[in-house]
Amino acid sequence: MKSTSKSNIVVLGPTASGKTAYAISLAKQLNGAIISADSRQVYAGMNIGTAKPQEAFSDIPHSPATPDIIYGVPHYLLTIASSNSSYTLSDWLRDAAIALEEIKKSKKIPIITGGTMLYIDALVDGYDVPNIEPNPELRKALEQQSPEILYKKLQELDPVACTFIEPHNTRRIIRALEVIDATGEKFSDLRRASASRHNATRIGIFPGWDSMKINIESRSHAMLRQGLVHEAVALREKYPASPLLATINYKEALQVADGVCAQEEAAAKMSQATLRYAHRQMSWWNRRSDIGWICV
RNA sequence: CCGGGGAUGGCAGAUCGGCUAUGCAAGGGACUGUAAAUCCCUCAAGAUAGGUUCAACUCCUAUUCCCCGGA
Repeated sequence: MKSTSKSNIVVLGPTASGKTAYAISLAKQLNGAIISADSRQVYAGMNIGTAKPQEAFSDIPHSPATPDIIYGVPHYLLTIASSNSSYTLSDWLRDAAIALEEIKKSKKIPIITGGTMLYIDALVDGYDVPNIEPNPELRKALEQQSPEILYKKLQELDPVACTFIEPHNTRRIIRALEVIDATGEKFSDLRRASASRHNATRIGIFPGWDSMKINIESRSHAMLRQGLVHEAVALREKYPASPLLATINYKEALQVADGVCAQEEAAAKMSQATLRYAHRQMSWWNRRSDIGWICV
């Protein structure tokens, strides 16, 4: 081993902060390869609305072992899932491991870049996430019940889980019940950390709220100009029931398609929703003291 | 001009003579399993001027503005 540092590099930051451009320039300097940690850019057919780099636009998913080459830098985990599948954290962790392996083989330095907070932490801090497939029938049945009843049920089956799941957060309660149902084990027992913790240098990109707002607004308009409405409609035609249709930008674009609101109004709504999302992202990272923030 | 209806937080929109919902937005927060998801907390109103009343956003009068119908 001639490499002394095993530290991974993470470039994180809110959407539209300019982190991708930063990561690319960093990769060029260091002979790096990028692993995208983005829960929406993984999907084929979701291109314009996810602000995916154009080079990775496609309606057909490819292997997680195959990078897209963007400005000469390999990017892994873009456009690797079909938009009718439910691609979750555990899928992403599996694919990230594949990508890391490929990068190691190519003797490049991995740079993990993205805005999906949970994905980054799960990978870097080594969360152990068993792959338990969603059970649509069980979910449907549980969704009929009131939050109170669901919470009570969880309290009976796994009281410890109730300490970290809020009483009205039915989505998380249902997921916990689903995992208990599938494994016969307590949800709270399954969330132990795995041994595969990575060291990482975390670089945070944040240009300040004023430029964030400007970036986001011009990006919203640009997306509509590039044909976001068309893309959203195509996605809906293919998968009318997909939860992905509720994704920021797609939701608003579909309203334009349905004549519920005009383009201009949709652009404003998109910007608003995106800005809110950026706030949530920052709120997640605010509690960490190990991020070196830089303003670009 | 006449008749009728209305004016509630940044927006939408209920209710009520004594405590004014709720949704969205805004601000803050949680988050190890759908995460661009989901959840929690906070802020914030009654066109204007009088009057009735122990008490008025709610009742009465006038003014201003808006909507509908008729000339």
